Amino acid sequence: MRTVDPAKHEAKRRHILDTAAACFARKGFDSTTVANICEAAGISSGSLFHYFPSKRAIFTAIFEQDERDIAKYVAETADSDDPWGDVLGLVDTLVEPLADPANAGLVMELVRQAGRDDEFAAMVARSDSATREGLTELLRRAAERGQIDDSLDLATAATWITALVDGLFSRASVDTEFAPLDQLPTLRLILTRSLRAEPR
Amino acid sequence: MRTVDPAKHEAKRRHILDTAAACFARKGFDSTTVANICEAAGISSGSLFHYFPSKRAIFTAIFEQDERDIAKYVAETADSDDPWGDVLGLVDTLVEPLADPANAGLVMELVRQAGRDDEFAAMVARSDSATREGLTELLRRAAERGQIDDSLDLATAATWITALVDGLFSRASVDTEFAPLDQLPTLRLILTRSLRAEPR
DNA sequence: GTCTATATACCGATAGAC
DNA sequence: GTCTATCGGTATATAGAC
Repeated sequence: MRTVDPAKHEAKRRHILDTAAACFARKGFDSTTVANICEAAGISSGSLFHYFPSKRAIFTAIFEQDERDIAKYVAETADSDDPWGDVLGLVDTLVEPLADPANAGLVMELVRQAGRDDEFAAMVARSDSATREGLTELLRRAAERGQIDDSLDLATAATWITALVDGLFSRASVDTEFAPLDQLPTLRLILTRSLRAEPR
Repeated sequence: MRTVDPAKHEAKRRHILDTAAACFARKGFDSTTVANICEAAGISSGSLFHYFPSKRAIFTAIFEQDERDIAKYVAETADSDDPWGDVLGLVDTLVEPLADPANAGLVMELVRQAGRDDEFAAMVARSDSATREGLTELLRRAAERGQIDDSLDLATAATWITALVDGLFSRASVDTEFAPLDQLPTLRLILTRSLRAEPR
């Protein structure tokens, strides 16, 4: 018989994470103070540090929370008869977070922190290479079926797909007029014309 | 007869800017302290604040310094008989700063700061719309000559060109293995296949 | 113009009552 | 588990001697 309710604990933890994510997206990691998060979440700093050991730990937990299982997607589509469609499907998944405009700023903040912090960099590198490897595998299947221009290097193609997605996040964070999800058809067009065999 | 040497003053100012740019690229704007810049530049804080009124002013001055005159490029190429080549030339110019790896981090830092600071955002917005308008004009000329797929919206195409460049900066800042300038031929290939009339 | 010294404020994290 | 109170450290910017 336990004295604490794990579900309640988890719910509060999640509440702190969601609140902190909004703060980090708006003000950045460095300029967001623990006091900011506490005020926004309606708790005291003593309480916050009961759930997380440090401000850094909050930031990393935000992204651990939604680290996608690219490998799972790749495995699920192993028997697909349209690998090219699966490539586009994975791109859709990667772009999905942009449905919430705040996520563009949050991801850009992660990118920036990764550029100057080894721990954050390792987290990004792990997620990033998983994405590129997954894309490369899907591209390989598509190439086997003759759906891909065979003069292309698949790893390079995968990297450029992620660069395009990165560009979408960057633009969304810089230009508030930019509606990233409206650009999905154009993104697919670029990918198709650049990568497919006999694309037109 | 002046008692101060303007050239010397300017040289020192530039020295502070260069030193600060390196610090901002490595540690970000928020985590770089004025003391950091002073130590790296070999001066005291009293001296630094003689040249710049605030830390913010140093950051903005870095980018005012190299704000490109896109309009000038567009004007100079007005009589060109290969507008499509001019588009690729402008892209080369935009990517050029990546020759120094530190610039990727610096530009990403600006993007992030712009997402949460009105003054920085205005600076980025001005430079960004100038770039897109310049690209749109070059694309219009290329379209007039039948070099562009005429089913495309030119402003959208210009935005995607900047998104591709943004993606290159983002990747360069995230992945230290990534050699952005080696990717220029691939970038040109993507642009050509996506935008040109009868590209293959 | 450059320095040292410091004002003033705020930060992340902890201690300990309840 | 949550709070209040606060510690030790550090930030930007200024003051004033030289």
